[in-house]
Parts: sequence; C-alpha cells; structure tokens
Amino acid sequence: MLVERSDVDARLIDALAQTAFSVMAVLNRVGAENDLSLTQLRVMGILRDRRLRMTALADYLGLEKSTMTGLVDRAEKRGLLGRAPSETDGRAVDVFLTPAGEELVGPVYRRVVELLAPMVETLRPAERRQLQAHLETMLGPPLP
Amino acid sequence: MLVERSDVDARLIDALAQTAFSVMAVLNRVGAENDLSLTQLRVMGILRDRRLRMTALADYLGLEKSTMTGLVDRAEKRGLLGRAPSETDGRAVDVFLTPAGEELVGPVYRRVVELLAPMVETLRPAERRQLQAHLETMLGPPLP
DNA sequence: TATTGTTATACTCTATAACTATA
DNA sequence: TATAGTTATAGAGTATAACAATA
Repeated sequence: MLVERSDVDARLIDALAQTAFSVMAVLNRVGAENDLSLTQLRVMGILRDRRLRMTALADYLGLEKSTMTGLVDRAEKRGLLGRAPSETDGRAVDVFLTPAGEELVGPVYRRVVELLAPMVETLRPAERRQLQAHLETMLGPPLP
Repeated sequence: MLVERSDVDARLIDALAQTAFSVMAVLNRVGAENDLSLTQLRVMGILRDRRLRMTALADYLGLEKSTMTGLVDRAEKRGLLGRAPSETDGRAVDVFLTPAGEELVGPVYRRVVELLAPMVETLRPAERRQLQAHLETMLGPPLP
C-alpha cells in the first residue's frame, strides 16, 4: 500500500497546529488584557524597531490597505500609533509607535514571555535549544 | 549581572510566536479558499470525530455561548453543521457535522497538510521526530 | 497610467446583557 | 435557583469597489 506522506509528518503537522492555537490563545489573552486585538498587538510588535508605510504593513500582515486604514485609525485615536507623510513619496504615509505606544509594547512583550514560559519549561534546556533550532530552520531567515 | 530568564528562552518564545503566525496564515488561507473563518475551520476539525454541546464547544474554543450561536447558525445555513436536542438534557443542544460537512473536512485537512509540508520538509526525518516529540511534550495530554 | 491611501459599504466575529426553557 | 441556549445590540476586523492625490 502506497503512503504519500509519513505518519510522523501528519502527527507533526497536528502538533504544529495545536501549538499555534495555544500560542495564539496567549497572545489573544495578553491583547485583551491591554485592549489590543491580535492584529494590533502584531502591528505594535512589528513597529517596535521599524517605521513602515501603510502598504508595507498591509503586505507584511497579508491584509488589504483599507483594513490597515481602520486598524491604524483606531490605534492612532488611542495615542499608540502615529502617521506622518513620507519624505520621499508624496502619496505614502509612514506609521510608527508613539512614546505611549513604545511604553506599552515592552510590558506587553514581557507578559507574553511570562505566560509562555510554563509551556517551554516542560522541556529540559537541551531540548529547548533543539526546539528553537528546528523552529528557526523551518521559519527561514528573519526580516532585515 | 542577574538574568531572569535565559536568552535561549526569549529566542525560543519568539520562534514559537512566529511559527504560530505562519501556521495561522496557512489555516486562514485554507479557510478562505473554502469560505470558512479560522474559527469555523476549527469547529469543523473538532467535530470531525465528536458530537458536542454548544457550551462544550464554547468552552473548548474559549468563546461565549452567544458567539457559538451565531457561528453555528451560519454554518447550519450553509448545510455544514446540524443541531439536535440532547437526549439526556432538555436544555442542551448537540452540534455535529452534516454529511456535507464531513465531505468538506477531509479535503480541507489534506490541503492544510499540503501547505504546511514544505515548512516541515526543511527538516531531516530525525529532526522532525524530535520536533514532534518536543511539541507534544509542551502540549501535554490530548483531549479524551 | 499606475500606485498610495482613504472612504463607503457590507458581512463576520466577538462580547455583554436580558431573556426563555429546563433542571 | 442554576444552567443551556437564544436574541438584541454594539464594536472591531475584514474585504470589495470607488475615489483623490501623487508618481
């Protein structure tokens, strides 16, 4: 009998999906604790050390430009994000963290680490290093 | 200098979060290909081999009962899910996949595997087995 | 002409609060 | 009284289509 894909792979993929849901649950929870949606949390994380145009953000997140408009509108009203016209392209708009946004993103990040730590701590140090290496291999090179 | 948590752990947690976003992107995409939201996709996966009450589903997904009502309403209108009064509790409602729902869930699952396979295949077989074992350790025992 | 971003519109997801029916 | 589920309502996230301003 032919097998297209090994059983290990199917179980691995199940485990990846379940892990993804567990991690997302934590991110959603931390978001909720700070009145941030998952997407807003993500935007703030991305802008932590970058300043990006609306379109670049939309592309990175896989969203439409019009969706970004609403997302940034709401975060701007709360004083977390700012908009500024691009210096080099009259059509473009740069988005960045305000000081209040920067003040929020640090504690939020630490809270995520705090909540995910118990999961990670079920593994021994050597296993953690292996897991990290394997995940990083799967993810490929990071953003510049 | 004191360190509260090792650097490996912070990087591991970053890798876990990024992996989660990558997996979610695939699940969202497969959902979109089939006009299913992430949550509906998840409900269908859960009901693949179970029949659950509204409240049990809501608890499992971390949603309010009222949210489940709308979710199941829409899937029921599309003929994917069905409702039936519980045989043992006059207040309760069981939710289950219809034949059309069952027909959809198989190909959807295979499509998810197909799209996640390239990621997994960046690892060698021995590494995949390690990764699977580590993820399963972190996740703890599965649902009965 | 093509690209950047916004606006208008519509639908889904989600929660809270009030309600009905059953336990 | 407590629990299971629905309804009503409201806000956020999302996409599509049409638009204005700039390249």
